[in-house]
Amino acid sequence: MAEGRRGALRSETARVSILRATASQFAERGWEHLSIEGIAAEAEVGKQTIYRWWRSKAALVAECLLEGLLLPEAFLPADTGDVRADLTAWIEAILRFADDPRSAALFRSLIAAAAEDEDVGVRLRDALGASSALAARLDAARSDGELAPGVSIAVVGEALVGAIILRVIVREAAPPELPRQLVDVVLGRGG
Amino acid sequence: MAEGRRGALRSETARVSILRATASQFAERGWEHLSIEGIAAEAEVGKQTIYRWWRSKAALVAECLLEGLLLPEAFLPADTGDVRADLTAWIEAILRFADDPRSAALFRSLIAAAAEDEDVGVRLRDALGASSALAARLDAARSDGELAPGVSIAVVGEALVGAIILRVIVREAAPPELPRQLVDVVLGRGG
Amino acid sequence: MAEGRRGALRSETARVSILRATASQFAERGWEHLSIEGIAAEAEVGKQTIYRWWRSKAALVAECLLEGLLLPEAFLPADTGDVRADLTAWIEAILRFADDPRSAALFRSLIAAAAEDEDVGVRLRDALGASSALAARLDAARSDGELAPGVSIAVVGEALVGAIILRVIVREAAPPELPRQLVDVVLGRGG
Amino acid sequence: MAEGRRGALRSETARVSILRATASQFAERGWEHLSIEGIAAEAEVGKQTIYRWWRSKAALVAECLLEGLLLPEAFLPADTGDVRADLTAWIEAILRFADDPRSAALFRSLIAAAAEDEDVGVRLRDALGASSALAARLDAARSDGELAPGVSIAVVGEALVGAIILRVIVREAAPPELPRQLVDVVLGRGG
DNA sequence: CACTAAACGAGACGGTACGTCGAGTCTTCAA
DNA sequence: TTGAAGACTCGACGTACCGTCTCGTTTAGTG
Repeated sequence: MAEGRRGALRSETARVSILRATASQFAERGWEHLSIEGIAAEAEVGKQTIYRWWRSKAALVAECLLEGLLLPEAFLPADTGDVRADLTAWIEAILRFADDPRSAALFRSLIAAAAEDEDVGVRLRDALGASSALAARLDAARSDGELAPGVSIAVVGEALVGAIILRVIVREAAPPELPRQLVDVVLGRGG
Repeated sequence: MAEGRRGALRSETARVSILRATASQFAERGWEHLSIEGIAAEAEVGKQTIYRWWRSKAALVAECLLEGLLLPEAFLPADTGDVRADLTAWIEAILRFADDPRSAALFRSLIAAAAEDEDVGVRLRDALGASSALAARLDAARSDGELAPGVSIAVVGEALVGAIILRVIVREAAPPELPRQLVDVVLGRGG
Repeated sequence: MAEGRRGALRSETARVSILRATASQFAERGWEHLSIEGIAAEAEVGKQTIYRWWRSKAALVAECLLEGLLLPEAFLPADTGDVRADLTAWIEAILRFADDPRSAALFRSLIAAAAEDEDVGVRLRDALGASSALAARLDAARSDGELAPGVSIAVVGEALVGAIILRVIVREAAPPELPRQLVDVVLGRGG
Repeated sequence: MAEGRRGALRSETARVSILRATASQFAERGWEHLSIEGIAAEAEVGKQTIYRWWRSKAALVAECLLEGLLLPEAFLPADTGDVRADLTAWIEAILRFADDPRSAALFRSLIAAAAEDEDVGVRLRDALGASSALAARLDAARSDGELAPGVSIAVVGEALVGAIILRVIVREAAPPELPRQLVDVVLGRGG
């Protein structure tokens, strides 16, 4: 039982204000100009307190993603029974978010961070719903017979998320018909 | 003409050795740890000579991409008459390249750079053949009736390239059947 | 005759505008921040034209001193027959000049330059009249019997000029009675 | 009291090795080529540690002077009861020091530094004994009736130190009789 | 009157040093 | 023992000048 732990416990206040400061600085300065020093200053915390609990700024960002401090909502596809409509709406939601310059910059920063750190990559994919939620929706679609039996559900998700990420990277504004077209591409033209 | 240009001309030697050094350092250290100082040292060039002609390290990387110093070949899809086979082979080529840890790291670094700089993003997409070459191949496929008439060619390309990029970001090894599956997803299951 | 000189002659325009620019920059920025680049820019001259004719910025300053572009007049002691009065007036003139902050700064810069370059040192001493003019005046004084026969004229001059230079270096404002006191010290208290 | 000081204290080790390196580099390279970078390298210290505690290289030199790291001894005039002999010996000591080319160069560098920075000027004057020690000796002389009552003691000191400085600036070797002559000039020919 | 050759303005080049920012580590003091 | 404050070494930033080296243009003799 509890081998006689002594001294102060980890300060939850510090932890929270560090993550908040990370999110705020990340949004403000982007991944490349994110600095531990700046985070420590904004969080009114010593640098060592950060280094004690996180191994890198990537770890901070990954935890922020996990806590939902960076992406406003967890972009979840709805299930109205109409796959095409649900997917289209889901894509539209993400693209709408990426349309605002500040959000787009944040998004790109996330991609940069993800490209440089595995954890961030996984968290980002999850946050975009590419794994569980989207897969579940597509699975439901297959059960309803709305999806061809041979195609891989995971691959469909990747193609959708990947296409969106590519748009964001290249900074090309998405035309209004893009969501519809994307759905057409991965589900086939039918409908 | 002759708008009265005076003074020594730009040194091609310096330009080339700077780009070479950039490519070498980029491959060796990655985007995040790429430094102008390191490039200048390897190129045996004054830093000012770099700052005189490029506004940032992103510009250097973009020019390297343009000159084909970073991606070994321009990943062009062949045209054997069989779209599915051609696309599958093209995807396989890219994934094979991304399979080697060093190449994968380089690839991720490129994505990070692209996420932080528009020019790099555009050049990267071009280098992956997502624009012209791939579009041309898909166009040919449509003429041959191998492609459903409604789907957008550009969007198909984006879905493919995006899916690959996502794999690389997340560091998930691609199973051998992935290329086939991706083609199935975007072209439909038929055959 | 002459060994067949060919090509354009040295441009007097360039020479003059370089020296003028040197004097202006020297007064404005001081010895330490004087730069060949700045001089070339102000003189609207290529750097090479400077390096062709002067070996260093010290040489430029020395030539400026020689041409009287830095010290407004060549502080010459008058000869009214009264050595004490003449020397006092001469010291007062120099101290008055050094009283203005800009002149004092210029003076200090000259001392710095002189300490770092022999030529500048010699020219500066000459410009202060420490050699010929002052010596001549003291010589006259000795002939008139106003100076003790044993003391070295050169040494008297050095003591006077040295004391003034020291004041300027240390930035101590000279009290009004200083000139008189200095004369007392080197000529003895008598009258 | 205890005004709540937190964080590590200033490292005395660093302070000392920086001053030592400053003195060594100053002697080796002179004032003009003295560089913060060089000092930091020799002291094995980060540049920031220098900038944190000193505002300029002049401040470093001033502190070196204060700590006696630049001028080997504090050139103090002795008091044997014979002013002329004491002053002559004191001047000889300084001139002997300035006779060695390396010392002379160091001396000139000090003058250059003093001309460009007030603090260095004051410290240099003090180090030469021109203020307290010399004044005390002259004061004693006056009490003994060896000094004319009217002359200013401070001015005598300035004349002596100034004359020496001038010699050094102009790089004129001092003849053996100079100390004697200087004393004659400021104390009168008597004796 | 061409032809050479020097001097000129402009400015690119390889470098050194600047003064600043931030990284990650270590030390001191308070709670 | 944690946490704030902050000093430490180190690496890189982007800028200013250094002194050298092309460039084309202008200016003088020389053949």
